[in-house]
Amino acid sequence: MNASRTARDRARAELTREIKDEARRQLALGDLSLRAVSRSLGMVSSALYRYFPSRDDLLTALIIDAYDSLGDAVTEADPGPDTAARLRWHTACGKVREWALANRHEYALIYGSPIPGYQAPQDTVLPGTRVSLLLVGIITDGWRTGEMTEPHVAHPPPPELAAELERLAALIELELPPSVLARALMAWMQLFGMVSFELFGQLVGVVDPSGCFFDYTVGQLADFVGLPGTIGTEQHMGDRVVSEKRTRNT
Amino acid sequence: MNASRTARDRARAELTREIKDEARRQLALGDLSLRAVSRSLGMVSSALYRYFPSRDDLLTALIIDAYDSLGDAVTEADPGPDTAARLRWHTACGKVREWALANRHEYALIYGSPIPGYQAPQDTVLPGTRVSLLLVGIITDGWRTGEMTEPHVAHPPPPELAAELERLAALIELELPPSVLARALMAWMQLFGMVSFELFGQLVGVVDPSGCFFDYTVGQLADFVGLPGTIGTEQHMGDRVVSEKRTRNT
DNA sequence: TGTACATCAGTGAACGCGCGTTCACTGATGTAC
DNA sequence: TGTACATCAGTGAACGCGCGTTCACTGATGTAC
Repeated sequence: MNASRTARDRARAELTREIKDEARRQLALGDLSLRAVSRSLGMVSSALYRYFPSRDDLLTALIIDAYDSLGDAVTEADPGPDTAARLRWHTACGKVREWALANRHEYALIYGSPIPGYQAPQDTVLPGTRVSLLLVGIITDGWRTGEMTEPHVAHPPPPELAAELERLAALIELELPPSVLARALMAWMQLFGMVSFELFGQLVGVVDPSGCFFDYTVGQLADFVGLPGTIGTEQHMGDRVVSEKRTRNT
Repeated sequence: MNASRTARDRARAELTREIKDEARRQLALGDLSLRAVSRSLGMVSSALYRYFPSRDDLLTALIIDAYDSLGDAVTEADPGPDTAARLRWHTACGKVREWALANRHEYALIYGSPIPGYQAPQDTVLPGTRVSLLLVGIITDGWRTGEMTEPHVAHPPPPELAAELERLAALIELELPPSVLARALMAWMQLFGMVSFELFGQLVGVVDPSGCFFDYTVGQLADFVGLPGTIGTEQHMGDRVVSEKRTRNT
């Protein structure tokens, strides 16, 4: 009646974990190879088939794990709805980047180019939404508590897009006006676009190391979606404008 | 004394092109394999080594070609500095997406996850900067001609980042104040982040098909960096606000 | 214009390696009575 | 508590396939005199 009853069950769970761990290590060195994994674990390659029916299934497990690992990291770091949304936003974005830098290959697995010949099954979809929902949720919380005001939007979404966004808002059960949801989605893409650019080497020689730029962008995104305030190293308009002009004319 | 003198030279040029074309086709089906390429061309696999000293060199050639193909597409579509910067921006962004959708695997080759075991040589760097420089150039042109005004920036870049941005501006010889350059870089990342998300399947079930959202975002980016105006389907603030509120309460 | 030599493209065999997956099997662990 | 049977983990050999790269070679194309 135990959670993991027999010795067999426990051994199985442990080995499954060891296989995935080793597979993650292999992934970092290049392609994922079942034979290489089994070799590292000191088993014969066919033994792996007691644990995963095929290479693709192992891949799927790794993908789900990666989504969950990222989801856990960000969720655990989130101070929750009692904290100012802007601070939560900064925390969450920072965690996403931190996790990505610490787990480059797992990040590539879930946010990189699709793997040729591999079709992700349905099971990966739900875990894949966790971080994104959390991020949008933070913005929604800011909106709901009223600490956030609808940002000044020079061009509101055209009717067609607005309708699509309303559908999406209903689907994920978040009450955000189209113009704000649109900006939330943009912020979401910007965040991952930036992380991907950094990890995939597109920022070398541009803004690299990019921590400073990253933090600044996250703040700009907070402004953009309408999360008010100023946190940490962010400076408010004022004397900076002067010094900026000064350096400009040097 | 011709450009391509002997028959041998012409044959060589043509076959080099055919090899690359076939390699591009192979790439779309999965991994790039020299043997598969040579098979398709009806040659023996070792014959390829007369044209490319190794698989990696062929890859490099494909990468450079991809950058150039994208660069050409966007450059050719650009109406040039006499046209309003906002329109140029829309055109360029639209072309980037269009090219990416039409050349998914080549896009993945240059903006996707790094290829395990492959190190891009120096030759790929310059072609890789073309689109990005064009995009930032459009913004700079808007800035220089004065049609653009420094956008309202609640939080200017902190000194450390501002200094980094000044260095970058000097490096690419563009005169943009740090706060604007920062936003230009963000817009750049947003653009490619969005295209990558669409191509890599992250938008399925969110905003997909995403043409509508894409166009809207490009407009928002134009506003964000400070390119003034309204083009095409963009609507200005006004009656839309009312109708948006209406649909919201339905 | 013709000959001698050098250059180069393409061949075919081989090297040495990798991979995912299947299958009949042995022997240990678990279960029902 | 002990025995009979079922379940399952891991083995080892094999199938059938792929790959990049090398090397000595033939025969065609180009070049210099």
